[in-house]
Amino acid sequence: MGPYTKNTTIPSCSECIARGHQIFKNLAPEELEQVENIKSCNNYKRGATIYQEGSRINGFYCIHHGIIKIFKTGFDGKEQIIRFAQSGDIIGYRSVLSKELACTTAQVIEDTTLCFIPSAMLFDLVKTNPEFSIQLMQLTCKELGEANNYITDIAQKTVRERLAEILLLLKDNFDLDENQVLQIALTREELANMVGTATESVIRLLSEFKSDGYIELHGRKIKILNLPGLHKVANF
Amino acid sequence: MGPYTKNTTIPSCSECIARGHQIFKNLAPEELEQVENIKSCNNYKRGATIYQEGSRINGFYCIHHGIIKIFKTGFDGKEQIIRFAQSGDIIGYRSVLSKELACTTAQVIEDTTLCFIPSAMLFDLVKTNPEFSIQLMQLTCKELGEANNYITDIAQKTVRERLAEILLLLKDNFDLDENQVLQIALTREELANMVGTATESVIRLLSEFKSDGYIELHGRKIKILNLPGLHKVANF
DNA sequence: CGCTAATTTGAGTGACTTCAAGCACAGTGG
DNA sequence: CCACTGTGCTTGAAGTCACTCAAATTAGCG
Repeated sequence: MGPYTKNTTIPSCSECIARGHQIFKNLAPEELEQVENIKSCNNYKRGATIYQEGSRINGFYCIHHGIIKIFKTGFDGKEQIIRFAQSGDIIGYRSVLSKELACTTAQVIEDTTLCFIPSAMLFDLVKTNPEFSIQLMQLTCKELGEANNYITDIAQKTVRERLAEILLLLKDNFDLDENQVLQIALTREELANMVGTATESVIRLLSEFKSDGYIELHGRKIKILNLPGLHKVANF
Repeated sequence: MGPYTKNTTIPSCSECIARGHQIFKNLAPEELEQVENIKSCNNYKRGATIYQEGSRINGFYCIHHGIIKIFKTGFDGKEQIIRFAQSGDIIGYRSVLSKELACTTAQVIEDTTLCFIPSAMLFDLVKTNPEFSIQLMQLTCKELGEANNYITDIAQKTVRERLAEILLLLKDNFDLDENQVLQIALTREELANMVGTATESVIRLLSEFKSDGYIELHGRKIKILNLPGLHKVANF
């Protein structure tokens, strides 16, 4: 199967076990069926761009499987990663709701299957299902709270503290395998774009963490050895 | 009238000309009357705290008149100002919607009159008025978009650029008087807590901007002399 | 009361330190 | 072989500390 091919077997929402699926889990069966009927579904390979900053998008995406990074591009072309999204998360809904152009770019980190749901469906659901509205608001509010935390961290913490914190955050969102290895593989540059620093700084600090016995490095795989230690470094 | 006194003349929502009042402007007359009946109203002096990070709030506030700063407190006690709110803005609704503890503190910058509306009313409106829901979501999404911009700026721009940008941002939100003077007076420390830097750095940079002819300083009043110049410094 | 004296608060400066960015270059591995 | 990783070195931006000065508040006291 080539890249970007239309998915031949469209995953069914009702059987989609993507963890959480916070947003759709309280829909009535007939509402879910509506979503099923109107949605489309595609596969994307690492590096593929789902939507780009400044473009108009006429719907939002629900991640069936995979990992996506959401980032803004700074004035000098440097990426600032805002968040990662994975199985069960929705992306692009901010632009739909606010009817603005996308203010971020979404790009695939790990091969992904996405369902696309047109704007009209979202507004329909908001208008007819107050429970759905509230859940959507709570999602937005959660993101807003996280963004506020992030602002405070970047403004006040050192790069060292922030890197430790990001590692912990990644651990919480993507878990560790049985060997304590982070289940998301990022390049040093992606880590840097998340922390808001230079790639070299990340490299140096990672090997510092390694020699301090907090982590172990095997290429892009990061094994966490000393969780409390990292917590301390991060000032949590 | 002493400080913090209960307001004897509760301002009427229907006659409240607070600019925008984005959230309430599309309510039906009977809905507005419900809000009127259930709300309470208080006056606060500069320095008064409306609600504190970590506290539970059982309603949200609508600013009838005044200016409020919303900030988080970093691990070493340093404030990080997230945003300012003024006449017509609502604050505290994030915690209400997400049913979490307040993640920020709200403090009065300029003497303020606030209306307090209990949580239940907010949820009632969301459940019965889809138009209101959508507007509330759009407000949250707008804030989220601004937060994302802010993250990128703090992570990538220099203190100098950020200070210039903040001045422009304040100009857009609070306007200038007929003499081009910013209509919000902040201490150097508050500016620093907004930019995410040390007070001394703000002082130094402000006098740099002054000697470069961009601004004029008269205590806390800042007069803007060269708007395009500031835009250039801010990399806009 | 009313008028200094004392204290506090914010603005501003200078000297010093440090963190982290930038550049150049050398491995390395898919 | 090219993108990614890693290292050494240099430089600069910005934080910290220590202090002065002015204005504003509060206290003290005849």
